[in-house]
Amino acid sequence: MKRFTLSKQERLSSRKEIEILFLEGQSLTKYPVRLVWREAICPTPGEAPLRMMFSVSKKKFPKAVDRNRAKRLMKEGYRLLKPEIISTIAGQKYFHLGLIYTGSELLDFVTIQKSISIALERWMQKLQQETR
RNA sequence: AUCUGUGAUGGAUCUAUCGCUCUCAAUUCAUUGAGGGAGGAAAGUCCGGACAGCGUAGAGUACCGCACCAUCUAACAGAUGGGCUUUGCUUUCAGCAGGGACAGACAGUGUCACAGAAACUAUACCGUCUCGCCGAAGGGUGGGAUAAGGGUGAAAACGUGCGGUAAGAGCGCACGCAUGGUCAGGGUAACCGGUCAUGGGAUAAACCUUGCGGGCUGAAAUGCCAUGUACACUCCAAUCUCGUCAGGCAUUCGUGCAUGAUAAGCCCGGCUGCUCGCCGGCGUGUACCAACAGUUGGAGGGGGUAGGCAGAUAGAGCUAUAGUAGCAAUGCUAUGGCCCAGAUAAAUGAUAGGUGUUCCUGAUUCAUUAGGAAUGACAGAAUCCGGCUUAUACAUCACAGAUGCAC
RNA sequence: GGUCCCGUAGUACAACGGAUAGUAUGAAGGUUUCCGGAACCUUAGAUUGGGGUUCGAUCCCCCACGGGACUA
Repeated sequence: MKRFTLSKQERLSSRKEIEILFLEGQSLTKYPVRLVWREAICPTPGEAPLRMMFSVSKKKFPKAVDRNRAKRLMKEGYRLLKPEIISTIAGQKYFHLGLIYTGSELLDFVTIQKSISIALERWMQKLQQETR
């Protein structure tokens, strides 16, 4: 049975790991989101296969309420799509992911979810090309 | 009745599924069950505290803040009540509704553009009065007195009236205003009232003076923790090389053993920026002492990256009832009840459906029903409280204004 | 989280509490030229918003808004 969880173990929370992610990671953009990823070379035992972080620019959303709203919508969209991604990478590799909201105005949940799913699909295609 | 403005109050709710976070319980250690989970401003950071670190030997000065009085309060630049003053209205010896950074301008200094004679030691422009000279006269000219009138200005040397005078002038008197003194007066006090004296332009949100208050820094403060890696330092063992202060004791003359010092001055740091004064320094310095150092292994051990725990959520706590002090703000007492967010790249969300509310359309029995739409504003805890300020869809209430209708 | 500073024409800067807020550049129009440039002439254009002190505020004080710097 698929589980749509997104607990603390599946989020990226260490300042160091985040810095490395943005320093060394690759990225692609599908409006209004931008996806950053990096393969974790030496994962600690018991770590989740995908670890995620979410970010919204303070410049584009000066009010804290709007930033919270955008993050929550992205989290919800990712949470519902996650099990498919895990089944396709099949537990062989470990990845750190970052989702950044680059749009300048708040959209509704359905469009955000769609663009996240497109971004993730493109990412999977890229990975398959690299492995070949 | 509608609209607008101001103020106050509230700022929908229930169920299901999938999630997030905290607490408790259970255990197969990864899950299950139960319960809690944003605001009136959580915001701005404008004030005041609690709490913590540093300091604690203080004094003076500087700097900053406050400024009618009393009360409330943990405290405040907040609140309540009072005084004085000011604006508007009603139409008067007052009432109602607002506003007031509301100590001091005889302690001193500065500034007061333009206009005006003059902006504070009155250089008298037009005038008024008087004396001398000239002239027949109107008048002219020179000296003196005069701040009542004119004009200027934001402001003109206390105001108005009467007396007085050559003309005038607080020169005198009455009333009023301001300031200062005073009273066995009223009031806790500001202040009010009486009385005496003086008459002094404005400006302290110009410098300043007086009184009162303030040690500095803020939770990213501060205290603590265990593991791994590398390292300053200390001890022990092994190994290798180099070297052996002074006097004393012992001596197998190879050597072994114990002992030996830190003054003044200067510099730096701290106590509030400065001064005095004080404290500290494994700084310098002269002086003194004398044996180590490297490598390897073991033990101890300090600082510190990232991380974790405490600080940090039971309190100036919330709430109900009764009594009680006070005009009120606000306390006090008694008896119950409650535990009410604690995240840390930072939790409170998504979807679906109902109830309620508002709006639109239709129907009629005129306050009900059917269908559709919306459920919105300002806005997200970050150590915690008390205020202030600012933002706020919609609903309700109060007040004010405008328009329309009826009487 | 804390501390501090600034806001003037489109832009960069001035202005002791006192004329109609000034200078440069840019903008618009004109003169000159066959056309353009340069030059010359002319014009428009601003004190972040609100309140207070003052006879009078860009300047002094308070509140708000916007922008920036420092600290860790």
